[in-house]
Amino acid sequence: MNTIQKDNTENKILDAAQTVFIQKGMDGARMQEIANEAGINKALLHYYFRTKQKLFEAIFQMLFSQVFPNIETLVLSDLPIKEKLGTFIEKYIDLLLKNPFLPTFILKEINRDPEFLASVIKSQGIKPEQIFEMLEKEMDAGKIRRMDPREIMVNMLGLSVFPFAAKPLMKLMFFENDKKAYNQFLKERKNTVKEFVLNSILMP
Amino acid sequence: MNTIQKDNTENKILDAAQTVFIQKGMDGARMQEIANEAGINKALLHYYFRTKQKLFEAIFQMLFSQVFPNIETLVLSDLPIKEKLGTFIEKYIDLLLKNPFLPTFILKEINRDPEFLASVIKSQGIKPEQIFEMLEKEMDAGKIRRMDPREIMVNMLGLSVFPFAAKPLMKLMFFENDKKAYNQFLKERKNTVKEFVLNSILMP
DNA sequence: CATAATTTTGACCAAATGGTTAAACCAGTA
DNA sequence: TACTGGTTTAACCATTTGGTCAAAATTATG
Repeated sequence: MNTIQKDNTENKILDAAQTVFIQKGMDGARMQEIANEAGINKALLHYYFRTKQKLFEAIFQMLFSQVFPNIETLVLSDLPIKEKLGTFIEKYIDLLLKNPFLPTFILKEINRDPEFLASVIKSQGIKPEQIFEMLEKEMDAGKIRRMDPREIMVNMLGLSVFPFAAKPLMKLMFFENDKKAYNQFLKERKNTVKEFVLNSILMP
Repeated sequence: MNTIQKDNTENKILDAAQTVFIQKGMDGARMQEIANEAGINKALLHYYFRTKQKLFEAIFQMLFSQVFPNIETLVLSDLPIKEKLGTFIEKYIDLLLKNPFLPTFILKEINRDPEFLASVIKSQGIKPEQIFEMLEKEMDAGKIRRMDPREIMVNMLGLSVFPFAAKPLMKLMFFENDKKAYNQFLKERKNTVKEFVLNSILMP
C-alpha cells in the first residue's frame, strides 16, 4: 500500500511538535504541551523520539528543508536574469506567505545552536556557488551592475524575510496593528521587492 | 554627587542580565546564571527586581530604546533626501555593528510577547508618521519614485538588520564560516545598502 | 557607641519538567 | 485460546528552577 496514512501516532506527534516548537521555540516548548496537542500520553513522545532534543531536531530538519526551495533548476535555466531573479523572489515570498512562522523560528534557532545548523546545512547539500557563478556571468555580460554577488543574495533574502520576521513590530509601528492591512502589505511584497531589486541592480 | 557610579549592585545585575538574556533569551535564561555572572547571590536578584519577568522587562526596555536612534532631528533637517537616507542607513548599521546581538534578541522577543512590545512602543513615543510625511513630500517634489513610504522603511530596515539577524546562516552558506570575512562584509554594508536603496528609489 | 535601616547571604520550598518503568492493551497468529 | 510483538498508559523519579525567608553583615543615624 502506498496510501499516505497521516493519522498514525508518529505523524500526530510530528504535527503537534511542529505547532508547539514554532510557537514557543526549543526552550519555551514543553513536552507535556506537545503530548496534549497530539492527544497522547507524554511517555509516547519518548517512546518515538527518545529525547526532546531529538524530537526538536526532527522538526528543525523538516522546516529548514523548505527554506531553500529548488533553485537549482531555476539557476540553470536559460531565462533572462530579470526573469530568474523575479521568479526566485516570487517563489520565495509565496513560501513565506504559506509559512509565515518560518523566518522567526529559523532565525531564533540558528542563533541558539549554530553547530547544529552546520550539520543540517551539510546534510542538505546546498551549493550557493552555483548562483554566484551565474550572477557573475551576467555581470560579465553587462546585464547587471558589477558587485559582490553575495550582496545580491543577502539583499533578496533580507527584503523578503524581514517583514515576516519582524511582523509584530512592523504591524504595530507602520500599520496601527491592523492585521488585514499588514497581510495585504505582505502579499504585495512580491511585486515591490521584485521592482526594488531589479531597479537597483539592472543596468540602466 | 553626579558622578556615574556604575559599580553598584543594581548595575551589576543589569549588566549580567543583559549578557545572559541576549545570549539565551527570556526562556533560555536562568536566574542562577545571571546571579553568577553578576557575582552575587540569587536572592539579591529578587530583592532588586522581584521577578524574572520584571528583570527581563527592564532589560528589554533598555535594549529596545536603542533600536530607533533619534531620527527626529534627521527627518526634520533640511538636508537633501539622498543625504537623509544615507545618514540614516549609516547610523543604523553603525548601531548594529556596535550591538550585533540586538536584531536577534529583539526579533526573538517581539514574537514571543507582542503584547508587551505594544506597551513598550507606546511608552517610547515613536512616531513613524513624521517620516512618512517627509518621504511623501519628496515624492511630490519628484525627487524619488512614487511608492508606499512604508515600503521604503521596511526595505531599509530589512537590508540593514537581516545580515545581522541571520549571521550564523549567512556566514556559513556564503562565507565558508569565515568570521573575519563576514565581519568585513557587515562593515561594507554601510555603503552597499546605501547604494542599493538609493539606486532603487532615486529618480533616474 | 547603640540602634535602626538597608543590603546580602545560605538554606529552603513548591512547582515544573524531562525522562523512566512496569504494567496494561491490542493486534496478529500458530 | 494462548502466546508474542509492538504500542500506550499511569504512576513515579531526579533534577532544575523561580521564588521565599530568617538571619547575618553592612551601612547609616541619633
